[in-house]
Amino acid sequence: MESASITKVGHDLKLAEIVLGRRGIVLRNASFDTMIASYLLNPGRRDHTLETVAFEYLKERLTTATEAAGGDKEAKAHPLIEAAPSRIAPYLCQRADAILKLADLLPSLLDGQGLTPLFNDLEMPLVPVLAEIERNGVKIDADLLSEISKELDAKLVELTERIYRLAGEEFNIGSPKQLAEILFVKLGLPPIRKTKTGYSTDEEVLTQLAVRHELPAEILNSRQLMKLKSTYVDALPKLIHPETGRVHTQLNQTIAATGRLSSKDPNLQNIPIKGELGRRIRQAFIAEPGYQLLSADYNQIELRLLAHMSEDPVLIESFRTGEDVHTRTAIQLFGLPKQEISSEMRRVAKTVNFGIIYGISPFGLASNLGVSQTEAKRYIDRYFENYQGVQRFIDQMLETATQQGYVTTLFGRRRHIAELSSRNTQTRGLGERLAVNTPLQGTAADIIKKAMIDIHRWMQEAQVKSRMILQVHDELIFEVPESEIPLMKEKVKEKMEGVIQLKAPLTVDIGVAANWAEAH
DNA sequence: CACTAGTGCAA
DNA sequence: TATTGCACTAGTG
Repeated sequence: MESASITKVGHDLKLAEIVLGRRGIVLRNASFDTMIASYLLNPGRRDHTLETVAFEYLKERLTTATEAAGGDKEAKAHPLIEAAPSRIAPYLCQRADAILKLADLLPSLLDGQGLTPLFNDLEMPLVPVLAEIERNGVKIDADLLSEISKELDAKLVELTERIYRLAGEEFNIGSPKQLAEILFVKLGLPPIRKTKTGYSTDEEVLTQLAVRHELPAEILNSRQLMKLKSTYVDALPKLIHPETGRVHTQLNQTIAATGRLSSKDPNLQNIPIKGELGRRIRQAFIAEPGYQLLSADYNQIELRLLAHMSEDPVLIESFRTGEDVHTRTAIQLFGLPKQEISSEMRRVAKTVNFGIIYGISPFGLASNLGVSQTEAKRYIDRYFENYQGVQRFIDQMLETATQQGYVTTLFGRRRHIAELSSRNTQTRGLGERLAVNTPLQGTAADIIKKAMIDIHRWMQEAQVKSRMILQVHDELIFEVPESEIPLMKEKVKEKMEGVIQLKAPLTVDIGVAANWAEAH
């Protein structure tokens, strides 16, 4: 937190903190307190973020103050404003003042909802851990990315020529509008689906069209290369900090409605992994000489939480014996012994398992599996016959959510679900899926946050040279000196698995390598 | 420069 | 008509 130049400066609350900090005014705790408390009190409600709360408070306060001062709209008499060193500072100081006031107000609100332990023992202790991750940054192999970029350039030139030839004219391949004109008007291909503004040209549509014409297939190839090139290969080197030679993401603690973190500038939580190209991009995330990257990820954490929270005996047993949970589901779904389960059956079972976590519907599963809705419904019915505990869990979540208006995680985090009381069928359906998904995704977020705090605390006590450098929802990544690898492997695994004792125990897989692709 | 739409990357 | 995010390009104002 102390080296402000590369830590959370993107956030204007943090900027206020720096401005005021130079004047010797201690604001840090109050600003984070308030931001996080507002988040815990209003998760998922974008209209009630700290922004809104602070501005509403400010408006009122300024009106009162200016009236008392005889109507001077600038409210320049405030001591914090007078201390301000720049033009932007008055605004920030006013907000800072509102934040300080709110900080007095929020503890009793938190207490009233039983959120004090989550606040004191999880979110606040996490703040310095996140600040340190941001400050540490990640080393990028800019030379490798530059090499990949040149390769992609050459491929794209070739692809583009080919596309223009197949289309019979030149056009902007990146424009869905122009592409639709070519595909559905000029070439007369059947429009599969509409968007708000025209015909859809997304991956699913182009894949269907690919059986009738060569052009859609080449568009898909081109799209993939352009996507990865512009979003990752060319963008990441630009974000390397000139002083540290590393990229320093911002981890936002108060965005996701479920309690997850989010990452931006750059977003290091959506770095490609699939396919040859994705793999090569991950190879550009490297450790310093003498160091290795250590990746530790929770194995099937959300399904394990489903097993624990539903107390479903079949699911729990599956995890306790350490068998492959998707194969187990396939055995249940198809009523066949293990040796007769094909990889196709396992794939179906895996999709069904994911579907359960997201709050399944026959329509959704059907479109995902590419089978009829009737067929999808058979899978779902069959699933619930075999996992009756899961059925009860879902019913219970829906009942609780309807009754209370919110659901909770194992750690007591709340999410209000206004969608459930909507008269709109689709909105209500969304509410039902949120009621099932949020306790699972949110508890997983709670658990890894606790692990981060515990590991960070231990790392300080043990005075290791290893550094925590990234969190990707169910994975932690460390940069570890060669000599500390055995110790870190043991301790990280122990701390992550030891966060909470579940009926389906948490297990952590660890990999070590010179780059992120090999470590994962 | 701010904004939306369409698209697609991750867990 | 499957959950949570962030960010790219095109296009508009």
